[in-house]
Amino acid sequence: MARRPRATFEAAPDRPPDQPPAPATMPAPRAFSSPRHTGKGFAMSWLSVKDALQAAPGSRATVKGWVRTRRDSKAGLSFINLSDGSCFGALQVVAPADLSNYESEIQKLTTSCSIEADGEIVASQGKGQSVELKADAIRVIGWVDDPDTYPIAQKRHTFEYLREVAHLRPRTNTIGAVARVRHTLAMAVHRFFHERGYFWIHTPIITGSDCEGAGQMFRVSTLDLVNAPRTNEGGVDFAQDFFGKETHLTVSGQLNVETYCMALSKVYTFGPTFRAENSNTSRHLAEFWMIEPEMAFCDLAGDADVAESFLKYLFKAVLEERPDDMAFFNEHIDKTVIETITHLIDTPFERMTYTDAVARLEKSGEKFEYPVQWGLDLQSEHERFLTEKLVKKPVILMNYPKDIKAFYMRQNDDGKTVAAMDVLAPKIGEIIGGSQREERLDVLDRRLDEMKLNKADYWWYRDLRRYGTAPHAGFGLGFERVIQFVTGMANIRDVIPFPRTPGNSEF
RNA sequence: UCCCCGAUAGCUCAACGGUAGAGCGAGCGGCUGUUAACCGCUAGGUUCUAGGUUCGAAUCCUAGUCGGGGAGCCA
Repeated sequence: MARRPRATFEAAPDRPPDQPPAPATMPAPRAFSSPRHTGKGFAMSWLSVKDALQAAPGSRATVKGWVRTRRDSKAGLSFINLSDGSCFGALQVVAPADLSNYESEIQKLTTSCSIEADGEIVASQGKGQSVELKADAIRVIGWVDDPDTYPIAQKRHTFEYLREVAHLRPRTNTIGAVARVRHTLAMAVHRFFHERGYFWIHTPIITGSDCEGAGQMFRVSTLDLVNAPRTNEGGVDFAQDFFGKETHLTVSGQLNVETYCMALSKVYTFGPTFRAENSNTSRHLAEFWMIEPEMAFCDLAGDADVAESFLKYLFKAVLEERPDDMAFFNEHIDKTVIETITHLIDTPFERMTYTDAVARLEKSGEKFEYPVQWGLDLQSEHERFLTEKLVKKPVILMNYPKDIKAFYMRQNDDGKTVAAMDVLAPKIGEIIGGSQREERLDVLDRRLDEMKLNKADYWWYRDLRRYGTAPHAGFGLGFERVIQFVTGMANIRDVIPFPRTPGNSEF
């Protein structure tokens, strides 16, 4: 996998590569000076914990952050573990008893007080850290006004409990690590596609087509729920609604992104997606982020190749860029995550037709609760057995019976199957679902008729097949499921900052 | 939405029809270049909600709410 070329912006590491160069008159941000306004935004002039931990002993520094723990020593000093979220680790700030506010403030610091500290980076005398900050001034920015009721105590909490204090949970080791990994993966998603000439298309969040397939939708309306306008037939008159018709939150950007695919060739969506299903599982959210690439002049085999290299790129990025957080997940969440994803990076994914998968499941002799039979969709237990026991790695299943798949999937020559694929991963099951799309208008129309869908509703989608149609393919990837897989986090509600699930929209 | 399990101190749990407890956290004190610190003391409860059974309910019954595991739906 080609790494991002770095030479172009090494000269200015503080500045993202896509921003214009700073004017020569503007001084480059320097650490160790006091905050100032530059007219170009607030300059971050203190040192992040991340940088402080790598700083050379002897340098002066100011750090800011939140107290993780405080330990007093009668030898005349206190140890403050300070975290600012810039990395997994915390900086040990050593506060000598001769600080003017030592007794009045330092000894009263509790978990999650915010402070700033000036001092010198020194080699640590103790074990557990190589450098620490020997403070000569510590200012308390924000107290914890009642430590007894502060919800995140200095102890282990269950994730279920932490969800009830979602506004404070990012201060914990685990949720902080998840947030950094989530960011790294998001950046890697854009980088992967950008490097390969894909364009990010902002497909709409609000959709007027109720024909997106895939499940229950949330209604978007400004109508008065109590006194909704009525049609002559007694139904709600959506002609008087904001958009003049029924609208919902999108369940997929695919249909819309296909239009840009038929112009820009390689495109993708990455944004929030909404499903109003009453799903109560560790793998479902009502609001989640989905990535949907779409490639013109591409068939199912090409689609599968992109899916595989995409996943491997993401795994590699997270191992390279977040070794601190990944070490934590591997130690405390799932002792196999690093081994698992390292292995996957080098292992070709298994490719198997649906028909072969059914045959192998039948031959396995395994007793399943639900029957395995050609024509029926595979159950979770079947998928898990396939990927966890039978082949022990991700499996790309292809060419499913047409009756269990969506109308837009391309019909194969056998007349029985469509060019669909699912990427199944150990532990979390289906991580990607995709297909080659039906580009032949007559075949598409026949499918719409068979499935009793109204052709008129799909007029613009059908137009793509009338005006310069081309074979194309794509897939959808649940972003949170990738984060789950990479971190080993068992519940999808703990890998998104504010989970939306049935009955839960607090925060 | 369906099946199973659960809800007791700030948190994690015990008490299984007869006076509601522990560990951790918190407060105070002691000790210590400490680091999941250690030792002592203290505070902290309308046992999820609403009904019911019983002389007596945290405990048994019914309904609801919320959480977990599994299933369906899917990403």
